[in-house]
Amino acid sequence: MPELPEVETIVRNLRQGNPPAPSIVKTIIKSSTVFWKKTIQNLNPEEFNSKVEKRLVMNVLRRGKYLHIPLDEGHLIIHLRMSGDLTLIPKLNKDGTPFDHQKHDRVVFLLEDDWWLVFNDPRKFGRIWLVNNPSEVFYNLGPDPFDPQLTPKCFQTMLNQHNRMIKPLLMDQTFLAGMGNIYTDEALFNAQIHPQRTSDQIDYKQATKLLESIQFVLSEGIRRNGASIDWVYRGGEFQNYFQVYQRIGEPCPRCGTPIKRIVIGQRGTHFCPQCQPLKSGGENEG
DNA sequence: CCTGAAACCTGTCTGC
DNA sequence: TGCAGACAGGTTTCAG
Repeated sequence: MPELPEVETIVRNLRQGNPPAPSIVKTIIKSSTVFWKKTIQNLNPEEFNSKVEKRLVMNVLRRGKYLHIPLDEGHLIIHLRMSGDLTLIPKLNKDGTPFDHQKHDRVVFLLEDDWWLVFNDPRKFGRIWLVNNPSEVFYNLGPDPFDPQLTPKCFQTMLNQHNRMIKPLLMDQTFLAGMGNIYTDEALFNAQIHPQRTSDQIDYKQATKLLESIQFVLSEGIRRNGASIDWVYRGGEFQNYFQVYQRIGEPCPRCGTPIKRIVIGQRGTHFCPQCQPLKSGGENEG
């Protein structure tokens, strides 16, 4: 589930509260339980539990696709990877019985106001760190797509410094932090750039359009509370506004040509072969 | 430096 | 119905 807009949605809900769930800011973590050891990336579960116990949540932030929860001592950092989710569940069910943890709950935190902060993750790819300095996890990340320092000229220079296919480059978190498979396909469609175009041939005009498209699709994703697809539904609506992602064979919203799917870097890739030419001006193969 | 494949995992869907 | 295979919002590591 998690690209930048989905993580941003979760972060906002936890920081501001999402009625009836409260904000977790200024709440004390009473205890934690680890059901899947490997979810904790940098400590063993005993160390993790003892360091988290009685800590005060100071804020809920995002860096790229990471959730960043500063505590009064240390920083909790969470990456949801493919199937992770972070939700608040009341300690008691409506009938007064205690909430039972679910099959895919990997780590749970009991908060002082009797809510569970639950990290649920069917595929077990998600990871949690407890570190003294967030840079221990973030040191390698590229800029945020909304960073005001990231000007079109700067973006073009970054692109031209590499000789790579544009799609995998945009998804490289050391290049740009936050883009995933869905929003990359959508942004490249919006900018009318073929996903296999090489980054060193992107000119200023295209770089400008691409950066605008990235910011546009991410903003739209956030505005719709992210995308909810497959069996994990979290209230997001952006899946109803996809232009190309998972629309194989459907007419391109711009020109009507059937949307095509190819595989790039082991990822399904969706684009319009007419609007996103590989060579300038022409029809092209995938 | 760049690309592709495999690994880490579970669940769903499709086709035979 | 059963079963094999493809596929899924991500990242890391390794081979060529």
